[in-house]
Amino acid sequence: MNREVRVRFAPSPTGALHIGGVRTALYNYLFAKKMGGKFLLRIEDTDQNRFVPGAEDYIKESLEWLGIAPEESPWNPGDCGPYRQSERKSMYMQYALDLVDKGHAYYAFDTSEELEAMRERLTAARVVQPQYNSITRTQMKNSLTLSEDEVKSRLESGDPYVIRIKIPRNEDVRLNDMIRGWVMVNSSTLDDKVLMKSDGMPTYHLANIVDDHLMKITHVIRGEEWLPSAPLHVLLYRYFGWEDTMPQFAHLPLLLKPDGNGKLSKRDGDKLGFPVFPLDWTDPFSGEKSSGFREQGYLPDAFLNFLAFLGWNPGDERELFTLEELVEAFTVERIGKSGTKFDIAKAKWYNEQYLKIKPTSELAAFLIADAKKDGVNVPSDKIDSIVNLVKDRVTFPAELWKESRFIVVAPDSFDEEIASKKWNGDAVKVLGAYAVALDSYSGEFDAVSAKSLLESTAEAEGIKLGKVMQAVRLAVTGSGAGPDLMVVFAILGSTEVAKRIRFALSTLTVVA
RNA sequence: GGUCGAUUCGUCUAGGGGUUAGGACGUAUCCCUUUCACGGAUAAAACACGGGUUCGAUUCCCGUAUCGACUACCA
Repeated sequence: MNREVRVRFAPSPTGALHIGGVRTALYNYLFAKKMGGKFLLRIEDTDQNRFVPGAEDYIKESLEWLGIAPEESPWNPGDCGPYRQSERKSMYMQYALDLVDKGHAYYAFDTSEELEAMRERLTAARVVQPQYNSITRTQMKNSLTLSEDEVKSRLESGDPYVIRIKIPRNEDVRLNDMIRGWVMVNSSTLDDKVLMKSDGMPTYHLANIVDDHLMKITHVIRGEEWLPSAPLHVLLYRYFGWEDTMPQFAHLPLLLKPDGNGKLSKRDGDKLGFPVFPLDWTDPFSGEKSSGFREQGYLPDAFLNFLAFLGWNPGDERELFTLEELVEAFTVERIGKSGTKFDIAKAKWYNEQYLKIKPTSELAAFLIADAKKDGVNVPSDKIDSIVNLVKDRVTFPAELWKESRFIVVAPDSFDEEIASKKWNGDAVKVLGAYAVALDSYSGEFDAVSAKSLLESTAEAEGIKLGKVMQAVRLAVTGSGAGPDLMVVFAILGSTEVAKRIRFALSTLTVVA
């Protein structure tokens, strides 16, 4: 049977999309493209209590920012809509009822108090795993224990009920995970999970299976947290009679905290000072703000590249991949099995790499925008040379302006520590002479000529240039470190350099 | 506790019965640079442990340990 590959990303709109979710989306996208199939998105909003306004838009915007937008989604529906489970509500009950008819599911009328009491009773009786299962269901209020008449009358009188799956007592359930191989679980460890909630909504498990089937999903690529319930899902496919089109499963390793142990959480990002979300997010209820990779200055292709390598590698030593190259190289087989600790240093490194290869014009846009925010206009004839001068020095685009501001805006103060150490008589002498030499200089003023003029000036004063070089830098830039000074001079032009030197000369005083 | 899963440098990982166990990030040192960064080079740094199987195990098997996920009318 040759079906078109269809994979889905199925997030819940319960807040900002976590970076682990983004990676899951990415792997789904890569797999779909690689296989010439389709990548779709389904919103799993069956829990009305956890719905967060704005979360869906956030998901959409995140994927679009990264260039991995789904081909079918709530906002761009295909033939398998709707793409929000809340809008598919009316579809689920018939499937649950089908299972009841087949004897694979049953009505349960237990109240939450009764369930709680049952668990307490079992715990008291030292039952290791208190759960609603083949043994305990015989003592609860459900259509297996109640008379047919009572069930009927309860149903008719509108008694709240759920529909639970009837897990067999002792049956081995096996599934062949694409990443982990055969996983076998005995049904005795599973419980009679709720399929339909009393509010008429399906639980994840039911909705997931029904929708994946209806949406013709061929491969389920999701986080490892779903592995324990995968056998339940296999059982559902079997009971529905859909085993022949059951998707293949691939359970992705989890993203872990960089320090210590555990799943990466929002808290970790705050604590360690890096984002765990793709975009900035403000919780609509608490007003709490979380920062995103995009706003921190991560480039989408760098972030994508970084993310792809969190748990996957191409098997050779290449590390820089465009989205297209990732698609080309991607295989599920090369996804790792073990949890991956999140390392922000690597993300920064990727960003630097991408910044280096970005066209000057794109980088210039960042520089111009940031300068503008600063109330400064960068002369257009100097932009390219400024960008080229500083782009190898920065991790984030915002640093472009920080690193080069001094070129456009003459310093009005000077690094005191450097001044106290380097501003001496020799420096003053050389600088004074250089300013004069600059006044009468008439050739092309580039880095080479700026340097040779400076060298000859120092020589004429009988002073070794190396001794005063940092003072020269200080005079013109206000600081003791920065990009190649002679290139800076060339960008500035001889007049401006002379002007700045004179300002420094009149401002700084020589300390013994 | 139970079920399932995982375990190679600090981190991401390659590898796989016989290797000087490879790369990258990070770290350190050196070179380049009359600064800082970039770049280049070098270095330190790993097969969780114990049993098997085998001529030989980091690699295969079994245990143990550790870590993780799950154990809701959440997904």
